[in-house]
Amino acid sequence: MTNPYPDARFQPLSGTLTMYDLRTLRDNLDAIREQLGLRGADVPWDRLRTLIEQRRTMMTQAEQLRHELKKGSDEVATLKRGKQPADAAMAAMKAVGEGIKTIEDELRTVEETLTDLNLRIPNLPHTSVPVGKDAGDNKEVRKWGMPPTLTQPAKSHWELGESLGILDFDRAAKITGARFAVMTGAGARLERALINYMLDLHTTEHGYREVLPPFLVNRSSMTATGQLPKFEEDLFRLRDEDYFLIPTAEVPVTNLHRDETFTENALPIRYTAYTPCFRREAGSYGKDTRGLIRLHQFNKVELVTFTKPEQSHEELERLTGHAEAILQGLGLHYRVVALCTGDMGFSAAKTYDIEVWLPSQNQYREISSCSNFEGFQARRGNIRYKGPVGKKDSKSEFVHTLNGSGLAVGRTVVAILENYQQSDGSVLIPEVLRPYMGGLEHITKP
RNA sequence: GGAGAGGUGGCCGAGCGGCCGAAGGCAGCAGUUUGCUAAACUGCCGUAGGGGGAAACUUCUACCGAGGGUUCAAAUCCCUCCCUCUCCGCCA
Repeated sequence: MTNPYPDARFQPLSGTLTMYDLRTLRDNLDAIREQLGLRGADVPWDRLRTLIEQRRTMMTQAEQLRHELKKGSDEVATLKRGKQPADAAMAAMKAVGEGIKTIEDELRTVEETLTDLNLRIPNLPHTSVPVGKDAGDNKEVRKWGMPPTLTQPAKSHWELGESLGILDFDRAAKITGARFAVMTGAGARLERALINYMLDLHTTEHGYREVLPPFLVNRSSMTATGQLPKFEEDLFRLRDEDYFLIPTAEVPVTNLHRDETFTENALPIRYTAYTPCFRREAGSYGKDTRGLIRLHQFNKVELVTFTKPEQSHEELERLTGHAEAILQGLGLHYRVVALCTGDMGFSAAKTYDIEVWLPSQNQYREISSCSNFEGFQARRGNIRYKGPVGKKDSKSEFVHTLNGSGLAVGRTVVAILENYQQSDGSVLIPEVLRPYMGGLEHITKP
Protein backbone atom coordinates (compact mmCIF):
# COMPACT_ATOMS: atom_id res chain seq x y z
CA MET A 1 0.00 0.00 0.00
CA THR A 2 3.00 2.23 0.27
CA ASN A 3 4.00 1.38 -3.25
CA PRO A 4 4.78 4.48 -5.28
CA TYR A 5 4.46 2.75 -8.62
CA PRO A 6 0.71 2.38 -8.97
CA ASP A 7 1.54 0.92 -12.33
CA ALA A 8 4.50 0.68 -14.59
CA ARG A 9 3.38 3.46 -16.88
CA PHE A 10 3.23 5.96 -14.12
CA GLN A 11 6.90 6.25 -13.35
CA PRO A 12 8.32 6.85 -16.83
CA LEU A 13 5.69 9.42 -17.57
CA SER A 14 6.19 11.37 -14.41
CA GLY A 15 9.90 10.86 -14.09
CA THR A 16 9.59 11.24 -10.36
CA LEU A 17 7.69 9.44 -7.70
CA THR A 18 4.86 10.84 -5.72
CA MET A 19 4.22 11.44 -2.11
CA TYR A 20 1.06 9.41 -2.03
CA ASP A 21 0.49 6.12 -3.73
CA LEU A 22 -2.52 6.79 -5.94
CA ARG A 23 -4.51 3.90 -4.63
CA THR A 24 -3.93 4.92 -1.04
CA LEU A 25 -4.88 8.42 -2.01
CA ARG A 26 -8.04 7.33 -3.77
CA ASP A 27 -9.18 5.04 -0.99
CA ASN A 28 -8.37 7.45 1.83
CA LEU A 29 -8.78 10.82 0.23
CA ASP A 30 -11.22 12.21 2.76
CA ALA A 31 -9.28 10.87 5.73
CA ILE A 32 -6.01 12.29 4.42
CA ARG A 33 -7.66 15.58 3.68
CA GLU A 34 -8.99 15.78 7.20
CA GLN A 35 -5.71 14.80 8.81
CA LEU A 36 -3.83 17.40 6.83
CA GLY A 37 -6.26 20.07 7.93
CA LEU A 38 -4.68 23.47 7.41
CA ARG A 39 -1.57 21.95 5.91
CA GLY A 40 -3.55 20.74 2.92
CA ALA A 41 -5.72 23.80 2.55
CA ASP A 42 -4.43 24.64 -0.91
CA VAL A 43 -4.74 21.13 -2.33
CA PRO A 44 -7.51 20.82 -4.97
CA TRP A 45 -8.95 17.66 -3.51
CA ASP A 46 -11.96 17.27 -5.79
CA ARG A 47 -9.91 17.76 -8.91
CA LEU A 48 -7.47 15.19 -7.60
CA ARG A 49 -10.26 12.70 -7.09
CA THR A 50 -11.58 13.23 -10.61
CA LEU A 51 -8.14 12.87 -12.17
CA ILE A 52 -7.45 9.64 -10.32
CA GLU A 53 -10.69 8.17 -11.65
CA GLN A 54 -10.03 9.41 -15.17
CA ARG A 55 -6.59 7.90 -15.13
CA ARG A 56 -7.98 4.57 -14.05
CA THR A 57 -10.59 4.32 -16.78
CA MET A 58 -8.20 5.47 -19.44
CA MET A 59 -5.62 2.93 -18.45
CA THR A 60 -8.13 0.13 -18.63
CA GLN A 61 -9.14 1.25 -22.11
CA ALA A 62 -5.57 1.53 -23.26
CA GLU A 63 -4.75 -1.92 -21.92
CA GLN A 64 -7.66 -3.51 -23.74
CA LEU A 65 -6.70 -1.85 -26.99
CA ARG A 66 -3.10 -2.83 -26.62
CA HIS A 67 -4.15 -6.41 -26.07
CA GLU A 68 -6.15 -6.27 -29.28
CA LEU A 69 -3.22 -4.79 -31.15
CA LYS A 70 -0.87 -7.43 -29.89
CA LYS A 71 -3.11 -10.27 -30.98
CA GLY A 72 -3.80 -8.61 -34.31
CA SER A 73 -0.13 -8.12 -35.03
CA ASP A 74 0.54 -11.75 -34.28
CA GLU A 75 -2.16 -12.62 -36.78
CA VAL A 76 -0.52 -10.47 -39.40
CA ALA A 77 2.72 -12.27 -38.77
CA THR A 78 1.02 -15.66 -39.16
CA LEU A 79 -0.72 -14.62 -42.34
CA LYS A 80 2.47 -13.29 -43.87
CA ARG A 81 4.38 -16.40 -42.98
CA GLY A 82 1.66 -18.44 -44.66
CA LYS A 83 1.82 -16.11 -47.69
CA GLN A 84 -1.76 -15.08 -47.09
CA PRO A 85 -3.04 -11.57 -47.79
CA ALA A 86 -2.82 -9.46 -44.61
CA ASP A 87 -3.99 -6.09 -45.83
CA ALA A 88 -7.33 -6.18 -44.05
CA ALA A 89 -5.79 -7.15 -40.73
CA MET A 90 -3.13 -4.50 -41.12
CA ALA A 91 -5.67 -1.81 -41.82
CA ALA A 92 -7.70 -2.84 -38.80
CA MET A 93 -4.67 -2.74 -36.57
CA LYS A 94 -3.67 0.64 -37.87
CA ALA A 95 -6.98 1.98 -36.59
CA VAL A 96 -6.46 0.30 -33.24
CA GLY A 97 -2.99 1.79 -33.04
CA GLU A 98 -4.33 5.25 -33.63
CA GLY A 99 -6.92 4.74 -30.94
CA ILE A 100 -4.20 3.81 -28.50
CA LYS A 101 -2.22 6.88 -29.39
CA THR A 102 -5.18 9.14 -28.77
CA ILE A 103 -5.90 7.64 -25.37
CA GLU A 104 -2.28 7.65 -24.33
CA ASP A 105 -1.88 11.29 -25.23
CA GLU A 106 -4.81 12.14 -23.01
CA LEU A 107 -3.56 9.82 -20.32
CA ARG A 108 -0.20 11.52 -20.36
CA THR A 109 -1.76 14.90 -19.74
CA VAL A 110 -3.84 13.53 -16.90
CA GLU A 111 -0.83 11.87 -15.31
CA GLU A 112 1.34 14.93 -15.58
CA THR A 113 -1.27 17.04 -13.84
CA LEU A 114 -1.91 14.38 -11.27
CA THR A 115 1.77 13.93 -10.46
CA ASP A 116 2.29 17.62 -10.11
CA LEU A 117 -0.67 17.97 -7.77
CA ASN A 118 0.35 14.92 -5.81
CA LEU A 119 3.89 16.20 -5.32
CA ARG A 120 2.43 19.32 -3.75
CA ILE A 121 0.54 17.53 -1.00
CA PRO A 122 2.39 17.92 2.31
CA ASN A 123 3.28 15.07 4.61
CA LEU A 124 0.91 13.85 7.28
CA PRO A 125 1.85 14.95 10.80
CA HIS A 126 2.62 12.19 13.28
CA THR A 127 -0.02 11.66 15.96
CA SER A 128 2.33 12.95 18.66
CA VAL A 129 2.60 16.37 16.98
CA PRO A 130 0.78 19.14 18.86
CA VAL A 131 -2.12 20.55 16.88
CA GLY A 132 -1.82 24.26 16.28
CA LYS A 133 -1.94 27.15 13.87
CA ASP A 134 1.49 28.77 14.02
CA ALA A 135 4.70 29.09 16.04
CA GLY A 136 2.66 30.33 19.00
CA ASP A 137 1.22 26.84 19.42
CA ASN A 138 4.58 25.07 19.54
CA LYS A 139 5.29 23.17 22.75
CA GLU A 140 8.44 23.60 24.77
CA VAL A 141 9.82 20.16 25.56
CA ARG A 142 12.86 20.91 27.74
CA LYS A 143 15.50 23.46 28.60
CA TRP A 144 19.18 23.04 29.22
CA GLY A 145 21.55 25.32 31.11
CA MET A 146 21.12 28.94 32.11
CA PRO A 147 21.48 32.27 30.36
CA PRO A 148 24.86 33.85 31.05
CA THR A 149 25.10 36.52 33.70
CA LEU A 150 26.48 39.57 31.95
CA THR A 151 27.83 42.49 33.95
CA GLN A 152 27.32 44.83 31.01
CA PRO A 153 24.41 45.41 28.64
CA ALA A 154 24.43 42.68 26.00
CA LYS A 155 25.81 43.77 22.67
CA SER A 156 24.56 42.22 19.47
CA HIS A 157 26.85 39.80 17.68
CA TRP A 158 27.29 42.20 14.76
CA GLU A 159 28.42 44.98 17.06
CA LEU A 160 30.85 42.62 18.74
CA GLY A 161 32.00 41.11 15.47
CA GLU A 162 32.60 44.42 13.76
CA SER A 163 34.40 45.97 16.70
CA LEU A 164 36.58 42.86 17.02
CA GLY A 165 37.33 43.07 13.32
CA ILE A 166 36.12 39.56 12.55
CA LEU A 167 32.85 40.29 10.73
CA ASP A 168 32.53 42.58 7.72
CA PHE A 169 29.08 43.10 6.29
CA ASP A 170 29.87 46.23 4.29
CA ARG A 171 32.47 44.54 2.18
CA ALA A 172 30.26 41.49 1.75
CA ALA A 173 27.59 43.80 0.36
CA LYS A 174 30.15 45.28 -2.01
CA ILE A 175 31.42 41.92 -3.21
CA THR A 176 28.01 40.33 -3.54
CA GLY A 177 25.02 42.04 -1.96
CA ALA A 178 22.74 42.11 1.01
CA ARG A 179 22.54 39.10 3.33
CA PHE A 180 26.12 37.99 2.87
CA ALA A 181 28.98 38.15 5.34
CA VAL A 182 32.75 38.14 5.28
CA MET A 183 34.52 36.58 8.23
CA THR A 184 38.15 37.34 8.84
CA GLY A 185 40.92 36.43 11.27
CA ALA A 186 39.71 34.77 14.44
CA GLY A 187 36.15 34.94 13.12
CA ALA A 188 36.97 32.81 10.08
CA ARG A 189 38.92 30.50 12.30
CA LEU A 190 36.06 30.22 14.78
CA GLU A 191 33.73 29.20 11.97
CA ARG A 192 36.21 26.56 10.82
CA ALA A 193 36.81 25.39 14.39
CA LEU A 194 33.11 24.88 14.91
CA ILE A 195 32.74 22.88 11.73
CA ASN A 196 35.58 20.62 12.79
CA TYR A 197 34.37 20.32 16.36
CA MET A 198 30.89 19.33 15.22
CA LEU A 199 32.07 16.84 12.62
CA ASP A 200 34.54 15.29 15.05
CA LEU A 201 31.95 14.85 17.77
CA HIS A 202 29.41 13.33 15.42
CA THR A 203 31.85 10.96 13.78
CA THR A 204 33.73 9.82 16.85
CA GLU A 205 31.12 9.98 19.62
CA HIS A 206 27.81 9.64 17.83
CA GLY A 207 28.64 7.10 15.13
CA TYR A 208 27.98 9.11 11.98
CA ARG A 209 29.88 8.68 8.75
CA GLU A 210 31.24 11.88 7.28
CA VAL A 211 30.15 12.88 3.78
CA LEU A 212 31.32 15.74 1.61
CA PRO A 213 28.69 15.94 -1.13
CA PRO A 214 28.21 18.16 -4.17
CA PHE A 215 26.76 21.59 -3.38
CA LEU A 216 24.80 21.65 -6.63
CA VAL A 217 22.06 19.12 -7.26
CA ASN A 218 19.64 18.32 -10.04
CA ARG A 219 15.88 18.64 -10.15
CA SER A 220 15.20 15.01 -9.26
CA SER A 221 17.13 15.32 -6.04
CA MET A 222 15.27 18.46 -5.05
CA THR A 223 11.97 16.74 -5.82
CA ALA A 224 12.79 13.67 -3.76
CA THR A 225 13.47 15.63 -0.58
CA GLY A 226 10.46 17.88 -1.15
CA GLN A 227 11.93 21.29 -2.05
CA LEU A 228 10.41 20.91 -5.50
CA PRO A 229 8.05 21.39 -7.16
CA LYS A 230 6.42 23.67 -4.61
CA PHE A 231 9.25 25.82 -3.34
CA GLU A 232 11.34 26.64 -6.37
CA GLU A 233 11.28 30.36 -5.52
CA ASP A 234 13.25 29.63 -2.34
CA LEU A 235 16.16 28.15 -4.29
CA PHE A 236 19.07 29.53 -6.25
CA ARG A 237 19.12 28.01 -9.69
CA LEU A 238 21.87 28.06 -12.31
CA ARG A 239 21.14 29.83 -15.53
CA ASP A 240 22.66 27.41 -18.02
CA GLU A 241 22.03 24.09 -16.29
CA ASP A 242 19.00 22.75 -14.49
CA TYR A 243 21.00 22.62 -11.27
CA PHE A 244 20.24 24.19 -7.92
CA LEU A 245 22.45 25.34 -5.06
CA ILE A 246 21.62 23.20 -2.08
CA PRO A 247 19.60 24.90 0.67
CA THR A 248 20.79 22.21 3.09
CA ALA A 249 22.99 19.11 3.04
CA GLU A 250 19.80 17.14 3.57
CA VAL A 251 19.27 17.22 -0.17
CA PRO A 252 22.50 15.68 -1.50
CA VAL A 253 22.95 13.35 1.46
CA THR A 254 19.42 11.92 1.47
CA ASN A 255 19.69 11.54 -2.29
CA LEU A 256 22.85 9.49 -1.90
CA HIS A 257 20.52 6.53 -1.73
CA ARG A 258 17.79 7.58 -4.13
CA ASP A 259 16.62 4.59 -6.17
CA GLU A 260 18.49 2.21 -3.93
CA THR A 261 17.43 -0.74 -1.79
CA PHE A 262 19.24 -1.46 1.46
CA THR A 263 19.47 -4.85 3.05
CA GLU A 264 17.64 -4.74 6.33
CA ASN A 265 20.67 -5.25 8.54
CA ALA A 266 22.47 -2.27 7.01
CA LEU A 267 20.02 0.03 8.78
CA PRO A 268 20.16 2.42 10.47
CA ILE A 269 22.62 4.43 8.39
CA ARG A 270 23.86 7.71 9.83
CA TYR A 271 25.67 10.44 7.93
CA THR A 272 27.02 13.80 8.90
CA ALA A 273 28.00 16.41 6.36
CA TYR A 274 29.38 19.89 6.37
CA THR A 275 28.12 22.05 3.52
CA PRO A 276 27.41 25.65 2.80
CA CYS A 277 23.68 26.28 2.33
CA PHE A 278 22.12 28.70 -0.10
CA ARG A 279 18.67 30.19 0.31
CA ARG A 280 16.86 32.93 -1.53
CA GLU A 281 14.99 33.95 1.62
CA ALA A 282 12.19 35.17 -0.60
CA GLY A 283 9.49 36.74 1.51
CA SER A 284 11.68 37.45 4.51
CA TYR A 285 12.35 41.08 3.63
CA GLY A 286 12.83 43.16 6.71
CA LYS A 287 13.43 40.16 8.99
CA ASP A 288 16.82 39.79 10.64
CA THR A 289 18.35 42.21 8.19
CA ARG A 290 21.46 42.68 10.28
CA GLY A 291 24.05 40.18 11.29
CA LEU A 292 24.58 36.50 10.63
CA ILE A 293 21.12 35.23 11.49
CA ARG A 294 19.57 35.18 8.03
CA LEU A 295 22.01 34.99 5.13
CA HIS A 296 21.77 33.77 1.56
CA GLN A 297 24.81 31.62 2.26
CA PHE A 298 25.65 29.96 5.56
CA ASN A 299 27.52 26.92 6.80
CA LYS A 300 25.85 23.98 8.42
CA VAL A 301 26.80 20.58 9.72
CA GLU A 302 23.91 18.26 9.04
CA LEU A 303 22.86 14.88 10.40
CA VAL A 304 20.98 12.53 8.08
CA THR A 305 19.78 9.06 8.93
CA PHE A 306 17.93 6.21 7.24
CA THR A 307 16.03 3.78 9.45
CA LYS A 308 13.43 1.08 9.39
CA PRO A 309 9.95 2.52 9.92
CA GLU A 310 9.56 1.15 13.43
CA GLN A 311 12.82 2.79 14.55
CA SER A 312 12.38 6.27 13.21
CA HIS A 313 10.71 8.02 16.11
CA GLU A 314 13.24 6.71 18.56
CA GLU A 315 15.88 7.85 16.07
CA LEU A 316 14.45 11.37 16.03
CA GLU A 317 14.94 11.62 19.80
CA ARG A 318 18.44 10.32 19.46
CA LEU A 319 19.35 12.61 16.59
CA THR A 320 17.99 15.63 18.41
CA GLY A 321 20.12 14.62 21.37
CA HIS A 322 23.19 14.58 19.14
CA ALA A 323 22.52 18.14 18.05
CA GLU A 324 21.96 19.15 21.66
CA ALA A 325 25.29 17.59 22.62
CA ILE A 326 27.06 20.23 20.54
CA LEU A 327 25.37 23.05 22.44
CA GLN A 328 26.07 21.34 25.72
CA GLY A 329 29.71 20.97 24.80
CA LEU A 330 29.81 24.66 24.02
CA GLY A 331 27.97 25.52 27.24
CA LEU A 332 25.17 27.37 25.49
CA HIS A 333 21.73 27.66 27.06
CA TYR A 334 18.95 26.35 24.85
CA ARG A 335 15.48 24.88 24.76
CA VAL A 336 13.86 22.21 22.62
CA VAL A 337 10.50 22.91 21.05
CA ALA A 338 8.09 20.49 19.37
CA LEU A 339 6.65 22.21 16.32
CA CYS A 340 2.89 22.18 16.01
CA THR A 341 1.03 20.96 12.93
CA GLY A 342 0.76 24.47 11.51
CA ASP A 343 4.43 25.38 11.89
CA MET A 344 6.06 22.26 10.46
CA GLY A 345 7.75 22.10 7.10
CA PHE A 346 6.15 20.57 4.04
CA SER A 347 7.95 17.21 4.16
CA ALA A 348 8.11 16.62 7.90
CA ALA A 349 5.99 14.24 9.95
CA LYS A 350 7.46 15.56 13.18
CA THR A 351 9.96 18.29 13.99
CA TYR A 352 11.88 19.50 17.02
CA ASP A 353 13.52 22.87 16.85
CA ILE A 354 16.43 23.62 19.11
CA GLU A 355 16.54 27.25 20.09
CA VAL A 356 19.61 28.86 21.59
CA TRP A 357 19.53 31.79 23.96
CA LEU A 358 20.60 35.14 22.51
CA PRO A 359 21.24 37.77 25.23
CA SER A 360 21.06 40.77 22.91
CA GLN A 361 17.63 39.75 21.65
CA ASN A 362 16.57 38.45 25.04
CA GLN A 363 14.99 35.46 23.38
CA TYR A 364 15.58 31.97 22.03
CA ARG A 365 16.44 31.64 18.33
CA GLU A 366 16.37 28.55 16.17
CA ILE A 367 19.79 26.98 15.73
CA SER A 368 18.73 23.49 14.71
CA SER A 369 15.71 21.78 13.26
CA CYS A 370 15.42 18.01 13.56
CA SER A 371 12.76 16.18 11.60
CA ASN A 372 11.41 12.75 10.93
CA PHE A 373 10.08 12.55 7.38
CA GLU A 374 8.91 9.00 7.83
CA GLY A 375 8.32 7.55 4.35
CA PHE A 376 7.63 10.84 2.59
CA GLN A 377 11.06 11.40 1.10
CA ALA A 378 11.69 7.69 0.72
CA ARG A 379 8.62 7.35 -1.49
CA ARG A 380 9.50 10.38 -3.57
CA GLY A 381 13.08 9.20 -3.86
CA ASN A 382 12.37 5.47 -4.05
CA ILE A 383 14.61 4.51 -1.13
CA ARG A 384 13.80 1.05 0.17
CA TYR A 385 15.07 -1.79 2.25
CA LYS A 386 14.40 -5.49 2.22
CA GLY A 387 15.16 -8.56 4.26
CA PRO A 388 17.86 -11.08 3.38
CA VAL A 389 17.65 -12.36 -0.20
CA GLY A 390 16.09 -15.74 -0.62
CA LYS A 391 13.61 -15.19 2.15
CA LYS A 392 10.25 -15.53 0.53
CA ASP A 393 8.49 -12.78 2.41
CA SER A 394 11.25 -10.23 1.95
CA LYS A 395 9.34 -7.66 0.00
CA SER A 396 10.99 -4.30 -0.18
CA GLU A 397 9.56 -1.46 1.88
CA PHE A 398 10.32 2.22 2.11
CA VAL A 399 12.79 3.37 4.73
CA HIS A 400 12.20 6.34 6.96
CA THR A 401 14.48 9.33 6.58
CA LEU A 402 15.44 11.90 9.18
CA ASN A 403 17.69 14.86 9.43
CA GLY A 404 18.67 17.68 11.67
CA SER A 405 21.12 20.50 11.88
CA GLY A 406 23.97 19.68 14.09
CA LEU A 407 24.29 22.70 14.00
CA ALA A 408 23.87 25.80 11.90
CA VAL A 409 27.42 27.10 12.16
CA GLY A 410 26.82 30.82 11.60
CA ARG A 411 24.13 30.95 14.24
CA THR A 412 26.44 29.09 16.60
CA VAL A 413 29.01 31.85 16.08
CA VAL A 414 26.27 34.33 16.91
CA ALA A 415 25.47 32.46 20.11
CA ILE A 416 29.11 32.22 21.15
CA LEU A 417 29.81 35.90 20.50
CA GLU A 418 26.76 37.01 22.42
CA ASN A 419 26.83 34.54 25.29
CA TYR A 420 30.57 34.71 25.87
CA GLN A 421 31.01 38.46 25.52
CA GLN A 422 33.09 40.02 28.28
CA SER A 423 32.83 43.44 29.89
CA ASP A 424 35.98 44.58 28.07
CA GLY A 425 34.43 43.83 24.67
CA SER A 426 36.39 40.63 24.11
CA VAL A 427 34.85 37.20 23.64
CA LEU A 428 35.83 34.12 25.61
CA ILE A 429 36.28 31.00 23.51
CA PRO A 430 34.53 27.88 24.88
CA GLU A 431 37.11 25.38 26.06
CA VAL A 432 36.19 22.61 23.64
CA LEU A 433 37.03 24.90 20.74
CA ARG A 434 40.43 26.03 21.94
CA PRO A 435 42.32 23.03 20.54
CA TYR A 436 40.76 23.94 17.17
CA MET A 437 41.83 27.58 17.59
CA GLY A 438 45.50 27.00 18.22
CA GLY A 439 44.95 27.39 21.94
CA LEU A 440 43.36 30.85 21.63
CA GLU A 441 41.32 31.72 24.73
CA HIS A 442 39.90 35.12 23.89
CA ILE A 443 39.04 36.99 20.76
CA THR A 444 40.23 40.53 21.39
CA LYS A 445 40.34 43.75 19.46
CA PRO A 446 43.23 43.85 17.05
C1' G B 1 34.97 21.96 -25.87
C1' G B 2 36.43 18.11 -30.16
C1' A B 3 36.55 12.71 -31.79
C1' G B 4 35.02 7.81 -30.87
C1' A B 5 32.72 3.47 -28.02
C1' G B 6 28.84 1.90 -25.10
C1' G B 7 24.21 1.65 -21.76
C1' U B 8 19.91 -5.42 -22.07
C1' G B 9 17.33 -9.19 -15.80
C1' G B 10 21.36 -9.22 -8.85
C1' C B 11 26.09 -9.54 -12.00
C1' C B 12 28.44 -11.00 -16.87
C1' G B 13 26.69 -11.43 -21.73
C1' A B 14 23.85 -12.81 -26.68
C1' G B 15 19.97 -10.84 -29.42
C1' C B 16 18.34 -11.22 -39.09
C1' G B 17 11.73 -5.63 -37.20
C1' G B 18 7.32 -10.66 -35.82
C1' C B 19 7.16 -17.47 -31.88
C1' C B 20 11.89 -12.27 -27.44
C1' G B 21 10.29 -10.90 -21.02
C1' A B 22 14.46 -11.74 -23.76
C1' A B 23 19.77 -17.38 -25.35
C1' G B 24 23.99 -18.69 -22.39
C1' G B 25 26.93 -18.18 -17.98
C1' C B 26 27.66 -16.69 -12.76
C1' A B 27 25.34 -15.85 -8.23
C1' G B 28 20.80 -17.26 -5.40
C1' C B 29 16.80 -20.86 -3.84
C1' A B 30 14.78 -26.10 -3.54
C1' G B 31 16.11 -31.12 -4.24
C1' U B 32 19.12 -35.75 -5.67
C1' U B 33 23.92 -37.70 -4.73
C1' U B 34 27.52 -37.36 -0.50
C1' G B 35 30.90 -39.29 5.95
C1' C B 36 31.68 -33.37 5.99
C1' U B 37 33.12 -29.60 2.50
C1' A B 38 33.37 -29.41 -2.61
C1' A B 39 31.83 -31.22 -7.21
C1' A B 40 28.05 -33.26 -10.39
C1' C B 41 22.96 -33.52 -11.73
C1' U B 42 17.46 -31.87 -11.67
C1' G B 43 14.04 -28.00 -11.00
C1' C B 44 13.01 -22.92 -9.73
C1' C B 45 14.89 -18.19 -10.30
C1' G B 46 13.25 -9.96 -12.86
C1' U B 47 9.98 -5.86 -11.36
C1' A B 48 5.38 -3.38 -11.19
C1' G B 49 0.05 -2.86 -12.09
C1' G B 50 -4.98 -4.90 -13.33
C1' G B 51 -8.51 -9.33 -13.49
C1' G B 52 -9.67 -14.48 -11.44
C1' G B 53 -8.73 -17.89 -7.01
C1' A B 54 -9.13 -19.23 0.18
C1' A B 55 -4.35 -20.51 -1.50
C1' A B 56 -0.19 -22.89 -4.33
C1' C B 57 -1.41 -20.38 -8.73
C1' U B 58 -3.37 -18.30 -13.23
C1' U B 59 -4.33 -14.55 -16.92
C1' C B 60 -3.75 -9.63 -19.07
C1' U B 61 -0.63 -5.11 -19.48
C1' A B 62 3.90 -2.43 -19.02
C1' C B 63 9.19 -2.32 -18.54
C1' C B 64 15.91 -4.04 -22.59
C1' G B 65 19.23 4.22 -19.90
C1' A B 66 14.92 8.32 -20.56
C1' G B 67 11.52 10.65 -23.93
C1' G B 68 9.49 11.08 -28.80
C1' G B 69 8.89 9.03 -33.91
C1' U B 70 8.47 5.25 -38.17
C1' U B 71 5.59 0.47 -38.66
C1' C B 72 0.03 -3.88 -38.65
C1' A B 73 4.30 -5.08 -35.27
C1' A B 74 10.42 -2.09 -32.10
C1' A B 75 15.37 -4.44 -27.30
C1' U B 76 16.17 -4.37 -32.74
C1' C B 77 15.15 1.35 -37.45
C1' C B 78 15.12 7.15 -36.90
C1' C B 79 15.42 11.75 -33.71
C1' U B 80 16.35 14.25 -28.93
C1' C B 81 18.22 13.98 -24.09
C1' C B 82 20.88 11.67 -19.86
C1' C B 83 24.82 8.68 -18.08
C1' U B 84 29.51 5.73 -18.48
C1' C B 85 34.25 4.71 -20.86
C1' U B 86 38.64 5.93 -24.28
C1' C B 87 41.59 9.61 -26.89
C1' C B 88 42.63 14.99 -27.81
C1' G B 89 42.25 20.01 -25.88
C1' C B 90 41.70 22.95 -21.38
C1' C B 91 42.07 23.43 -16.37
C1' A B 92 42.46 23.01 -9.85
